[in-house]
Amino acid sequence: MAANSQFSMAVHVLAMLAHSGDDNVKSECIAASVNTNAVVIRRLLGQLGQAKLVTSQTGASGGTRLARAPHEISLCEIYKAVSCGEVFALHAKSPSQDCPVGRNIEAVLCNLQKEIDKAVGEKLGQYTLASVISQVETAKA
Amino acid sequence: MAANSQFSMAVHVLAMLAHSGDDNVKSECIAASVNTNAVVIRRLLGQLGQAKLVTSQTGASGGTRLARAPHEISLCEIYKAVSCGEVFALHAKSPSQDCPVGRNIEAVLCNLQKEIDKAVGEKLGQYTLASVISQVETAKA
DNA sequence: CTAACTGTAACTATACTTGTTACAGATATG
DNA sequence: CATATCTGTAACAAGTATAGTTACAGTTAG
Repeated sequence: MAANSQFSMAVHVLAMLAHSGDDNVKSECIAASVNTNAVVIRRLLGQLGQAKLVTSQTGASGGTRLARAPHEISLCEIYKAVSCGEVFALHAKSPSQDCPVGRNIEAVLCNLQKEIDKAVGEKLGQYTLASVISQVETAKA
Repeated sequence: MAANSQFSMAVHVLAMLAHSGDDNVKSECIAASVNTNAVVIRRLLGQLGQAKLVTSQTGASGGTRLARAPHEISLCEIYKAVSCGEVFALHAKSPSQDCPVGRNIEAVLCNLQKEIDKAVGEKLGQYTLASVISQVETAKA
């Protein structure tokens, strides 16, 4: 299990929170739906909390709720919050600087990487948590 | 070193091959520029060969060359050839089917994944190996 | 005060990428 | 034809990221 599924989990979690309105939801409850451990969920909620997407309460009858309305949360924000990293990685080791191609390829790839990330961000920005929920609802029918 | 840098390496390798025109290039030579082991390069060339982007010759004075002109090779093809996988992964374990959200979220995320991959493919499709080379050349100046 | 939560550290398991060695098979060249 | 020079590929080690799990400190409602 090495593939990064944090974004998928995050969307799932936030959709559940949206479903529960203003009620605090416990990490155990979310974990049951996502089918994983509560600590994994709390780790994820920590990242979403830092991104100001959710707020949590400690203590008895504590839990987590959305910090904003679903239509004010874009999928792009979620993606950035869990920092899934880049679509592709640059060279692990620097290429040979003695080679005319190796010397310059990194800069070109770096620019390309930025463009791709931007394209992904823009595509994700077309959707909000609210639109995800409405898709979940219509699928149910 | 777990991040997938195969796409970066592939573009680098193909740019080198383009630089060498119709001459066979040895894996050792490419490996020196990419700063890695020749076997790693041969593995990569194997994938690029299956995608019909390069042709290789075994035996003495063998090596690899481009199968097509650089302007006929889009970055999207390269991306697909090295199968970098998806931008984000779906759930590792299936969500709980007892939860109204969990039951339907997978399909929604799957569609989203396809859309993102399509957006990435389209963006990459705007570039060819030739355009990468021209960027490398101008950076050199 | 106590029970019920979150937050977080620490450790393990798993899996993926890369690096490396080794060797079989193909082929140009003398 | 013999040989040196390549590719193709298997097999294994090493490094690293994600995820699962246990444990426990800190917070808060009742």
